[in-house]
Amino acid sequence: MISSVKTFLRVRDYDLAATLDSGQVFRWQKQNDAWVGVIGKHWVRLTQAPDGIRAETAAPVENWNFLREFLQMEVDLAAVLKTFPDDEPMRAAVAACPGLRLLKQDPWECLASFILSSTKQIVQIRQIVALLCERFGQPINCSVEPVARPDSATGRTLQFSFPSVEQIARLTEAELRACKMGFRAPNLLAAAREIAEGRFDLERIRHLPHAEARAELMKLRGVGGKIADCVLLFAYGFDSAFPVDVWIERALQRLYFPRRRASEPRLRRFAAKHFGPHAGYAQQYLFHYMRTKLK
DNA sequence: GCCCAGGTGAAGC
DNA sequence: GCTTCACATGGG
Repeated sequence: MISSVKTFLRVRDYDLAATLDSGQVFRWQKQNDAWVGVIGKHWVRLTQAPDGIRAETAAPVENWNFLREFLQMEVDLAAVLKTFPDDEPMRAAVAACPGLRLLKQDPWECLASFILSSTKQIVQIRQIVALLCERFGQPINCSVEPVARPDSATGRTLQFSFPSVEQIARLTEAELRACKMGFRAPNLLAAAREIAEGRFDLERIRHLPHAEARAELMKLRGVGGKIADCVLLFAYGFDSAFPVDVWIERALQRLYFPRRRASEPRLRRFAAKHFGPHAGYAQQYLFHYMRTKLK
């Protein structure tokens, strides 16, 4: 097989910008027309094309499956959309962003990121994760071509891998708090140590039924139902997981119960029944719709 | 200063 | 079950 630093992935109905900027991942940055990020040890630059996605890496790649997997290119989006409830809010949410997709992330990076997400704005989650990676991740080869203009504010041109379980497990709570994560620091540290010391198995989650996988994740301190649902949906591919955060709660209240106030547990029960086998996709459409169009 | 942020866990009814 | 509150930190 021929190694390459560039490839073209043919795909329809894929809105790269919306997908990478919809609160699933926190490390991707827009640079001119492109999106730059790190997948495992790969520095990657992606560009939207009319009939697909152009991809470029720093180091030669023999097998692009890691990228196809991350982007979930094989998902038949039209088939997923057909399973959504046929109601006005869902039609509007899909119409607002027809190519929005779900990614498939590394479980540790996803779990760690969402442990850091509680009561933080998305921009702040990005800041915390960026600090964590700069300080404790491995530098990554990203010398595709000379950088025209390095970030003048920081002088930064380097990119870093997401710190491994073992790297985090070795740190102190103070080192983590220095990344501005506040009360979330002990939760991240405890999770890393549970996993590093073999008391918690991230791989096992993948093979459990949905409800058991959720209960297992919730054994970790700082992981409640919402964060567990995010990890199940964004890293393990449990399509029926339906994270209910403040935005989704607001969207459900406004779009489905406009007249009377519904309690959060009530909204959760409604969602579990209403949105079908790919409820997680429906959730992502509602989330993005709410954040970009409804306020 | 105030309020809120892709929440959680503990404590109260 | 449902509601209320503290928990760090930064942006608007």
